[in-house]
Amino acid sequence: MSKVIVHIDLNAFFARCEEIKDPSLENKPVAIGHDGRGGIVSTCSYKAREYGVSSAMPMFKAKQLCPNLIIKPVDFHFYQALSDKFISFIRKYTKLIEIASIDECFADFTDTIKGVKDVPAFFKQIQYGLYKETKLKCSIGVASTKFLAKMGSDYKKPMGLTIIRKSDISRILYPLSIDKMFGIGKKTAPRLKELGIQTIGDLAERLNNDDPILVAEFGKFYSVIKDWVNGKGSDEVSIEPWDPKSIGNSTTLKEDTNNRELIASTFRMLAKEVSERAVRENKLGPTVQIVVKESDFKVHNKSFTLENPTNNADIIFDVAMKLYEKNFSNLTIRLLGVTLQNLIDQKDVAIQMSLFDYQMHEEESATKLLINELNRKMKKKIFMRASEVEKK
DNA sequence: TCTGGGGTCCTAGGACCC
DNA sequence: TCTGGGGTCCTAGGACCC
Repeated sequence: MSKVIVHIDLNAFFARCEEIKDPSLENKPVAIGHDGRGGIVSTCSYKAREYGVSSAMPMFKAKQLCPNLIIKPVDFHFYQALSDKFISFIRKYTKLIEIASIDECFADFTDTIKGVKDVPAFFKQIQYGLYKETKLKCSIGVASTKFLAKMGSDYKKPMGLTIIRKSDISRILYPLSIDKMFGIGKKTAPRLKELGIQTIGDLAERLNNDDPILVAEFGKFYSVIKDWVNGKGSDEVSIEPWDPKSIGNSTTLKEDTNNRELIASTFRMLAKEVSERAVRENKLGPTVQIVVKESDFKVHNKSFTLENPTNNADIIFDVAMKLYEKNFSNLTIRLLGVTLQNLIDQKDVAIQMSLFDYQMHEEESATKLLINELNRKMKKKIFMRASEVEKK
């Protein structure tokens, strides 16, 4: 028995939120995003799209295309509150909900739908119910797998409803351009086109013939994607709450720089933000990663793994700064970022041990602790090398 | 006037262990 | 003095998604 998996996507969500906040914006071209250096369109209203404005477009370009564009900064807290209302509304129908992002979810309606005569009407009713209650517009995809449901919700917007049965796959899915496919992005789509694959149907045919070029191209993803286009694939809706594996913060600087003071103060700010969020989430991480983007947009990462996981702002800052000074101090930089990785729950850390450690070093500064740790690691490495040489 | 910021997952090479 | 292979961890980079 196949399941009834639903994907619900809130249409032009950020823009819709702003229209709900200020109804005078309705039917006007609205874009959400930062209007300044490096600013891009995060989301825009359907009216703005008529001018050619689209997501991820530089704001200056959006303004060129649509001179009367209304630009609003991102109001994340307001959007989150509306997103919560959206999830609460769906929860009236099923508890099996997987929150995929702020504006979309998967839901398992297998039991909910039992005995329902007119399935399309049932989902239309949910769609209009959500609109009545929250003023949010959504598109709904209904299918037997998450992939097909996702493709369904994307098929018709806004306020679309697309039901994809197994027998509909070749009619609905296969004619779509390959770049409409979930999982195929800006890099892979052009490569596939070079291989003569224009549509999802073309891809399905080549996958089903086990084309060795595609086996090499997709690696581990091959069997997953082959299942997807054949109506198989995951139908498991995970109700687990979001559990972050990394917490990061990055910023594009006012102007490109190699000024050490400015870079240090930026790292301090980023480290503080990361630390505060990790503390709020009760998370500790052993690995600190920095990201730098050069003025020519070349991106570099460096990371260092501590012996003890941390969420201390000073330690994060010190590692970040050392990584920067060791690797990138001669670069002209556009963007800086700090990420704490491999997060674990505070409660899972050996509490006794960390308490002991803390008392032992209470009077020492975080910096000292860090330097000690770096030294220990360094000595260990040197010792290991020496013993290797000895062996030989 | 150029091209964000938040994430996840995968790959591939090197170090190291057994 | 010839030269294994399985496994884990760390690191850097890259693709993708919203």
